[in-house]
Amino acid sequence: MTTPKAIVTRFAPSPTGRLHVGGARTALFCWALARQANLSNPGSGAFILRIEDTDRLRSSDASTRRILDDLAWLGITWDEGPELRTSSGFAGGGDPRGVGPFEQSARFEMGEYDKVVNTLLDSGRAYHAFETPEELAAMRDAAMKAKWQFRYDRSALSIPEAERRRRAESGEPHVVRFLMADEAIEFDDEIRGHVTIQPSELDDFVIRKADGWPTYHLAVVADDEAMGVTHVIRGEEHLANTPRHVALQKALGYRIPTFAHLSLIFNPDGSKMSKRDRDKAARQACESAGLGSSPVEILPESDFERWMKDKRQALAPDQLEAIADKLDIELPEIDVCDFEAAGFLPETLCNFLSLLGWSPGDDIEKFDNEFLAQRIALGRMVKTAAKFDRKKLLSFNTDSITAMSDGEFHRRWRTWCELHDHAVLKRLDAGQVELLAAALRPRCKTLREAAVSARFALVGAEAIRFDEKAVQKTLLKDDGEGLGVLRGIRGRIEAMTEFTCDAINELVKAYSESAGVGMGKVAQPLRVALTGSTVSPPIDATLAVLGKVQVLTRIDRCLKECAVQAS
RNA sequence: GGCCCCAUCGUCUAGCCAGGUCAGGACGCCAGGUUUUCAUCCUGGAAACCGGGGUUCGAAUCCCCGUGGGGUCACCA
Repeated sequence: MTTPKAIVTRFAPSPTGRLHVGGARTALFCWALARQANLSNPGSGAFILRIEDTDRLRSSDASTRRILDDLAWLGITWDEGPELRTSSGFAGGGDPRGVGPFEQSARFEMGEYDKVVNTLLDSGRAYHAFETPEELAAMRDAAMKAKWQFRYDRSALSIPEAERRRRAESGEPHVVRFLMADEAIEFDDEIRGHVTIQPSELDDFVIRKADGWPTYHLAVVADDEAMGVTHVIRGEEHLANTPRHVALQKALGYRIPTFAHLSLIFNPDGSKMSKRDRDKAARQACESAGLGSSPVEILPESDFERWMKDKRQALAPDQLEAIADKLDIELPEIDVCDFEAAGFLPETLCNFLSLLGWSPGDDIEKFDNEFLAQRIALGRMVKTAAKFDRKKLLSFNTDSITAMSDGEFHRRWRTWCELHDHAVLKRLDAGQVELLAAALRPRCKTLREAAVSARFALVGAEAIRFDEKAVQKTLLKDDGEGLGVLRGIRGRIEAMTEFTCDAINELVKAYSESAGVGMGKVAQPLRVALTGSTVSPPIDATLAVLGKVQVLTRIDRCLKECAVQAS
């Protein structure tokens, strides 16, 4: 063991799903606080990642791995915890102080939690209880009907201790409950201040389940002690649990860590951000589209019906994506991976998340994680819940992309396309992708948007569908003025020897000057001819990425289509 | 419902702790302008101290009450 650390924080997700943005923010703040200690005194801080998998039904290794990946993507490195090395050079985890293991299931196998439970049992601060979940539920119901506050009535204590032990040891199903002392629990929260809970509010909660596994409360307290955690930073939903933890810590003679409960993150409408929101959005889209049957193959008819009727039903992520694609809607982003898939940059998400519940106080809003580490202070945390404003996030992302070099954007966009949009890399060669990246970067808000804007270049000429309004406005209007431009410039394009952006730009400029019209009068007809719509990257890049042959083919096809339409 | 937490522009927030500012910034919105489409960008504008009592010469700031919002009441975490 090395010398004790001044600041030891931990992020302790339960591996039952993906990393939620709220969890990401907690992890970020925990990381920043440990990092800050290391900045002023190297080696004095540690950020631990711990996997709380005591729920045997819902936990999975796949989920653990995905949470690790999501943290890695955000650039949040952990000093101690499960090891992770990724191809992009990310490295986190390890156990330099020898305080592991970092999965509660592993610590359970070592019998560590039983040791703690036994200590409590032996000191008379815990006892075996034999009520079944059904019996407890019935008691709870009865209390509810009588408008009573339910508290476990300690009826197990009426059984003599020796008999309790004997029954438990003989294998009779039982739980272990913590014997709450009859005294108020007080603790200081760095964000909320001093909190006092009266003994009448706490009952003898379960610390070991019938399956022998510790409950969250016991595991947290045992682990935090074993790992030397000094600062417990977590969401406000845990505030009500804290008195239980403090009571346990006092009974066990453990140090009481510093607590800091972060305010919650909400949807714009004030509801809690939840995975269900994605189902809700998809369901609403199906309803407003008047769908009577499943719109996608991967969702069986019977499942669709049940899902539409029952608001509690949730579809698989790929089923939701398919529906969203089909109905052309955007699903709300909830988990970190949703934002990644939507084309947001990790540093932007971190920046934005930092601002939910914290600010440096001097009107600085754009900063990186290092700045956060330098400036973070628990005393500056905001107490009020924050609503998640996607518009502001989008604005931040746009600014990040705008400020990025073409080279950096190109690299990041390629990486994103490899994961989410294979067509871009399959249909275009390296030079075309680089050219498009440079053209798209100044005008896209997300990596995904760049991929969408690139679609015109991913299909053959025959697949171009001409937008009727666009054709009317830029080609047919004023006796086919636009068509005239197309016919006029076609020959000049064909005669080009060098098909670069510069050369194309020169040509368009020269043509518009010679015709005595603005650039728009030339560029727009070309746009519509080449892409079918009035929107595309700058006209030089639009032509350059398609190549001369494709450009001529598309112009010819457009001319033909319009001739058919006119006759 | 009990208990606990919270309350500044539509949103994120600064200011509060150590009362005196035209209550500041950002996103969004509105109006102009730049631009070969789109997206940017530039200029300007509207926009807040939840209500009521106190304390004080003076309250966004300190205290109390009310109202509103949230969290939590599991052999989930």
